[in-house]
Amino acid sequence: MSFDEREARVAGAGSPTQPPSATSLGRALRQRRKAIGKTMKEVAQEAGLSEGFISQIERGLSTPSLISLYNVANTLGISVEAFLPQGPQPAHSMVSRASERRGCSIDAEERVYQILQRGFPDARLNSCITHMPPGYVSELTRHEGEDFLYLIEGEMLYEVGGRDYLLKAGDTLHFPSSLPHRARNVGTVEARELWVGTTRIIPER
Amino acid sequence: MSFDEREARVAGAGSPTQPPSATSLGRALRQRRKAIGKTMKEVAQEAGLSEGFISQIERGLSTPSLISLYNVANTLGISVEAFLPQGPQPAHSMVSRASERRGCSIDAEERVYQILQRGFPDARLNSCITHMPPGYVSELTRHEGEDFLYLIEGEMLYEVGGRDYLLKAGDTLHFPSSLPHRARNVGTVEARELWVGTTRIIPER
DNA sequence: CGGGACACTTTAGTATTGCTAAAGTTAATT
DNA sequence: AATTAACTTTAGCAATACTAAAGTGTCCCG
Repeated sequence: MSFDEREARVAGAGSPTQPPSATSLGRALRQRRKAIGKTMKEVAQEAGLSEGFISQIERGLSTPSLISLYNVANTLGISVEAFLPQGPQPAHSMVSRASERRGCSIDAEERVYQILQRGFPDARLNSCITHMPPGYVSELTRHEGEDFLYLIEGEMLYEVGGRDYLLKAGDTLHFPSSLPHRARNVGTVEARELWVGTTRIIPER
Repeated sequence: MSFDEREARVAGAGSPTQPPSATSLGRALRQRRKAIGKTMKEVAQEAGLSEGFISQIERGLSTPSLISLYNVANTLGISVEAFLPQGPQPAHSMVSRASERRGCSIDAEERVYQILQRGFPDARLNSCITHMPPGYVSELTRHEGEDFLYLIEGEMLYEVGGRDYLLKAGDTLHFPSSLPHRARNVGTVEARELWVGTTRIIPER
């Protein structure tokens, strides 16, 4: 029984979200690898696998074992979770659905903002999810209000008021926007940051 | 080469976080299964595997394939990611490190708050990460200010101003705290929510 | 006490597949 | 034309994911 056949069987059994397929997994891996500009050989060596096998995986001809996937994911600076798809959902105001957000391309060269519409008129809080490619450096800014950051994924160096804060996924940072601040993606991964702030000024675009 | 032997090899090759081991994976799965009170037979049937195999997995004698793990994880209402351990990190003020937060036990019966200390005096933003077990229902409250929620993990039903909003991981919700609101973990997983708000009142405890 | 019923473990065995080594493509440089 | 680099393909084997079925221990019921 192939990976994909088995998938069909399982889907019929009523699994909550759509299971990963060999092809979708491979595509995601390749996309990711391209995004960070690595070669198969590099990935293969770092993950302790053969080049040919990486090729097979990416083309959906083979599926890596759990550890191998884990190692490959690490090499790509991404979590295994990233390859296991989420199902779609219905919409409603006030809510911003992860699955419905647009403006995000995984191998974007520049940062991508996903502004979360304010939940209601006269709101004082603003929020935005920003995707930043490895190497990305923002301008140094200062303004009124407060900034709260939650790093969803990646590794970022924030320079705030002359000090450096290295954040990893799940870390948060909170500071007065009046301090000059700048963000820098020092990881090898695209970073995703959730920003919540009191500043009305929503950046360009 | 066994799963664990391979692990040793890989760790030596400089992988960023410690890779999962067959035994730790099994332990996690069993813990989870016990936590939601399912039997091996049930899990096996729902995941389309044999009872004996589940036993083997949980005892670290065998490792499931990716799809199988995925299916088992779904059956247990948890994400695959939950079984892949994270590494520790250094600290600094203004920052709240995911790895250093305390007050969190994975099979807690009640919700657990991780209040993120305000980054600086006179801050207007407050934040908190809340862990809520499946079935958890909060009290209905209303107060001054604004609430912003980002659902890190799980599936929650928020009742705000008489309407229901079903959120999944990655979704956000933004509303005026003056509307009566209540949270309900309708998933089978422990849910983790990031809250950012202007309300000073940080809940009990 | 015998005998289910239940939750889990163990064993033995097979079909699958994860993975490698090596040769083959294709295309860009020089 | 020769070299290099990035990737694909093939052939093949050892490892293992998985099953069916029998085995253990424990609780419960008459």
